[in-house]
Amino acid sequence: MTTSVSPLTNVKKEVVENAPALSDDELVAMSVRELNQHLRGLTKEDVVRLKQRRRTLKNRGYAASCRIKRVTQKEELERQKIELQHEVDKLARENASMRLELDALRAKYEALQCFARTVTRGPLPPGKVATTSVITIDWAPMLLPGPDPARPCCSASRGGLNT
Amino acid sequence: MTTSVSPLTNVKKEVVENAPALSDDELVAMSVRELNQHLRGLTKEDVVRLKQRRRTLKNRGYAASCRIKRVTQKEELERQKIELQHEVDKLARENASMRLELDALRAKYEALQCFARTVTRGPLPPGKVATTSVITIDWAPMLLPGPDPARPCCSASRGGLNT
DNA sequence: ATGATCAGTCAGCAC
DNA sequence: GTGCTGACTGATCAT
Repeated sequence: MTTSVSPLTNVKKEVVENAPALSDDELVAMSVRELNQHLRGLTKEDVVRLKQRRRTLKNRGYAASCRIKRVTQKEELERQKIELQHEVDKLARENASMRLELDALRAKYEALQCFARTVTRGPLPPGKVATTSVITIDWAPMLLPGPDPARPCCSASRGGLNT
Repeated sequence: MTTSVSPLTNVKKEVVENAPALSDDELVAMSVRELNQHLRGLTKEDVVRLKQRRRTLKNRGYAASCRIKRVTQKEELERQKIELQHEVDKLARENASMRLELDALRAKYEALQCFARTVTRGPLPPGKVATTSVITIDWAPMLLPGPDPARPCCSASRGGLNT
């Protein structure tokens, strides 16, 4: 008897020795070609059994992926929902401030228009009419607009006009 | 021997006759009290088996509810997402139109301001100053504002003033 | 063969 | 005991 082992014997020994030692991770990560090598010298029944085990392990992984995908998609939906909610808030704020700005400007505009009408006072004859008037104003406040809520109408008799 | 059957015997006969006839639907819909009635006279092993079958059937239903709940929640999330998206669109449209309105009004305001300045033209001496001027205007267009983009400045020499 | 998904099963948790 | 849910499995479908 010798302790040396022929390559062929060595290969066969590995097969029969490794086959039962195959862990789930090894079996599931194995390529078909690698699997076939481990299948050599096994009973037809064992081959079927091993292949089925591999399939089951694969399925286990597929199921896990499926669950992960499910929660990922749900989280993504919730993320998008929050993002949209923030967008709505932002737009609503912009909207509100613009509305204020618009109202303020409208008031200023109407005051100025009213003032101008007063300044150029006089009845308007039918059709386009040229009106002549003499006015006296201090324009300084108008060039530096300040806070001034809408008033019924300006008063040309006032000293200044804060529009 | 008699053919008559005592009530007690009769009950027992019903139990042993009905027990195997229990359908899944019946078993799962049964209350605990009803179940116990059907359990009388059965082997301890049969009792365990029947209870386990009931539990399994219940679990089947729970699993179904769980899946339905899952898809329902997902659909709800998607619904809310679409709703928010519509809200964003609506606010964005409002925002855009308000911006246009604001720009237009600003232009009108500046034109009117510019016009008024021209009308009351003349260098402003230090401090508040009263200026006297003679102007000629057609106010009709001003009372019926029309489309008129911003211009560098109004021209008092023009025939009309569309602010 | 591989990957995905559904329905059913069981384990384990919470009430 | 009841109900729910994660993980696993086999069946089934599509590629």
